[in-house]
Amino acid sequence: MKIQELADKMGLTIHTIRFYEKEGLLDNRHVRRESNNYRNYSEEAIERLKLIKKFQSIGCSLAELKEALQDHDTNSRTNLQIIDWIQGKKEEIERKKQEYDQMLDTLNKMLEYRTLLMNDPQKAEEMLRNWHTGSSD
Amino acid sequence: MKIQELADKMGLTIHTIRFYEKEGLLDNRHVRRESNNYRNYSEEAIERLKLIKKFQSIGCSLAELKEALQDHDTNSRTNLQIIDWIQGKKEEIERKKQEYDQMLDTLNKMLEYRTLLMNDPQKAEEMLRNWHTGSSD
DNA sequence: GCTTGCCCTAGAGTTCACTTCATAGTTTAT
DNA sequence: ATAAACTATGAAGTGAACTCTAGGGCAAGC
Repeated sequence: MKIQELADKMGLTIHTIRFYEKEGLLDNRHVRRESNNYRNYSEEAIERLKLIKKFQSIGCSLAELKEALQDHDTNSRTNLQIIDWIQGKKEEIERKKQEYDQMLDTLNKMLEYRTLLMNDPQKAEEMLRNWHTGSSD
Repeated sequence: MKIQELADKMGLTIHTIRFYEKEGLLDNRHVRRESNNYRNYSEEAIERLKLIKKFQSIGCSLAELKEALQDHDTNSRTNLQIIDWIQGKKEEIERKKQEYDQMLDTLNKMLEYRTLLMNDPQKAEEMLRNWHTGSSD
């Protein structure tokens, strides 16, 4: 299979696929060269790219991905280590979610204030005063 | 107040402050030049940086920030427009949270599978088969 | 008057995950 | 035979928000 065909199948551009190869995410199980130097992809390449997409979908950077794929290839991690890794990832994402929650808190307070400002400017003033005591701005 | 003092007060680096100025986030209400060309910051600069931080804390890019600050300076938006904007921001953040939720879903499934693999490999096999039907990988 | 430690500028470097470009060889269709 | 469409390479560009460097000018203490 040539590069454009693979790209179409996977919903990627040929540039991205070559980029992944350069980054060491694909090896000779996935790509070989024809006599004219064109890349020829095996079926395994499809599985590989699916795996790459899966790792990306759980928030992995390409650097992490590379490591994970190497471990995957060499079977070099125990189930327990993998479980640990998953839990670490989960915590990482929980933290990011919490950051967003804080943003939402702030936005909700702003919204409350602005709404009050339309309906009852006096109470809005009060709210502003209470808000000032104990936080920034 | 000189730049290092302001940086210390605000928990920023002098580079960041100069960068903000270059980006048009600070103007002559906040910085003036001394005879030796050193920047001299007013108290308003502190408020300005606090405001910048607040906008950042609710997930604004510097580009958005710039716009928001201009509106803030010129008082050019009605309360209703601001409420709309806040709601838009909220939706944006909710969407990002949902992406993280999807990641967590996937991670939880992986975790479940890996845990089962330790305790009951046969059931884990089953799970894998069921998982395959209806999704990728 | 010398060192240390601020301050200035313009511009380059960083990270990430691509994307685009310039240039050139190969294959396919007409 | 020639044009269109594909392939290859290495290198540069993108965007966001800084961060750092080089090369220089002031300032304060001894």
